[in-house]
Amino acid sequence: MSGSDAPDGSDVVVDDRAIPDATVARLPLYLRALYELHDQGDETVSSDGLAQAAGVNSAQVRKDLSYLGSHGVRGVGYAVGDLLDHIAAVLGLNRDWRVLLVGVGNLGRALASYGGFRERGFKIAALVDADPGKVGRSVGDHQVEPLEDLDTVVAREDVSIAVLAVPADAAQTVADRLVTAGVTAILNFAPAHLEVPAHITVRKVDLSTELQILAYHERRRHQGRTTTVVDDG
Amino acid sequence: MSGSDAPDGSDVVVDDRAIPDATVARLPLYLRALYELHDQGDETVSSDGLAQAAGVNSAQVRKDLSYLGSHGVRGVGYAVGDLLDHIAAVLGLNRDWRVLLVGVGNLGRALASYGGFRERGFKIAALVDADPGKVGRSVGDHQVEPLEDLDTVVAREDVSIAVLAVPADAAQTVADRLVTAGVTAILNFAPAHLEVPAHITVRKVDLSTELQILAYHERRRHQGRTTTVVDDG
DNA sequence: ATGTGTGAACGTATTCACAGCC
DNA sequence: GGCTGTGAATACGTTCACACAT
Repeated sequence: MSGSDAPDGSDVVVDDRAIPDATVARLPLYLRALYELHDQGDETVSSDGLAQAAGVNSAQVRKDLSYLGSHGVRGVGYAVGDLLDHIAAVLGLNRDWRVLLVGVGNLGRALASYGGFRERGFKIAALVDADPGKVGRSVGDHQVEPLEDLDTVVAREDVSIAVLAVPADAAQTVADRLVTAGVTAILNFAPAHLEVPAHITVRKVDLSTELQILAYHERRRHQGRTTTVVDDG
Repeated sequence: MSGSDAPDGSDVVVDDRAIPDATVARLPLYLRALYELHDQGDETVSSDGLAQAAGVNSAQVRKDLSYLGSHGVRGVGYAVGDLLDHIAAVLGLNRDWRVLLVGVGNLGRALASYGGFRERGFKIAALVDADPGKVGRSVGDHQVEPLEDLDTVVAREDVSIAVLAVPADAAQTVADRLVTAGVTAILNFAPAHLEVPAHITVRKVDLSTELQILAYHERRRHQGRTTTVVDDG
């Protein structure tokens, strides 16, 4: 078991539970920074060093790491290797994750061959597409299977995470099928809102949305007197 | 198009200034939902209808829209067409944006041919890559140009937005060059933190990070007694 | 001396709840 | 009656600042 700590002798098992979402979203950044520090031979790092590498505030780093029940050393910093292992464990990265990819259009194929996934322990287990013209094609080291076989594929490959790269108008339908097939986490690249049961985790990556946000800032920057009158007369 | 509005004949100049970031990030969602409603012939929508379509709370919708100084009609709702124009104007989407894409690897090529960009007014103006083997290739309707010509290309195409799809270890260097070339907004797909001057807007899309966040939730869901002890002694 | 861990202060975002208008 | 617009209440996230450990 873990820690002997517990000021008053209560049972503290790996402080699971209750890591704020905002912190969870930053853990991968810390992890990345720690791998870099590790590769360049650093054995310890201060909250400030880690903060700089990750592009955040040092108080943020300390607070975030405190949620992990992590033990830095006062006056010294954090042990890079230990912290790295710890964060990886919290994120569930001490195992491989097999991922189902649905939709092998341009984006889907790019994702299938994206090295960053495998590198971080995410392996594409199978590829599925609704288009009969695409079924049977080889992408990476897999053949595309028909969408109809979704349940079979999910069961066979025992995946719980799916990446959804289908057109917006198909997204909800496919998501429903994924859920009934037993998938519990979806990374959605389709520009559409997904309605899913409460116990399913969805993250969305919306490429156009991001550009639109940039456009907003550009518009404001350069608007000078490019009068942004909506139209009106 | 839309509105005679301005209840009292004042110049409605788009209430610029002071739209919270969180709201700006949701405007594209509303816009998308409004296009759908528009396409299916709806002329008005209530905050609740829009909320459902966008997957948020109706109070959120009203508060967000109130920042735009928008005029809904009590007891009725919002005029779909007008609201759509208004949000598009606020986001600066009443013009086309020419975008420079740096890095034509798998992801870069997928982005270059991603229809969702053009559809929303973002046109790839030029493609650039550091690899001489890729320079000269045709991707979409452009030829890849050498990274050395970055300044020339940025000036020639008059772009202010760049999409960065290069390997992590090249990201900072390329970002620096983009900034000196005059780019003021960067959409970063490289898994690396970018340090840029304060007046530059950066948004990042980190694919692996998203999967890692999903993994965290999966780990917690299924951990049962897969004891998540980090190691300890 | 140095740098963590954390309460307290602050700031931002979301949700409630209702007055006001159609 | 129905639905917006918004102050007030709440929840969440970030930063400060300092006691405490090494």
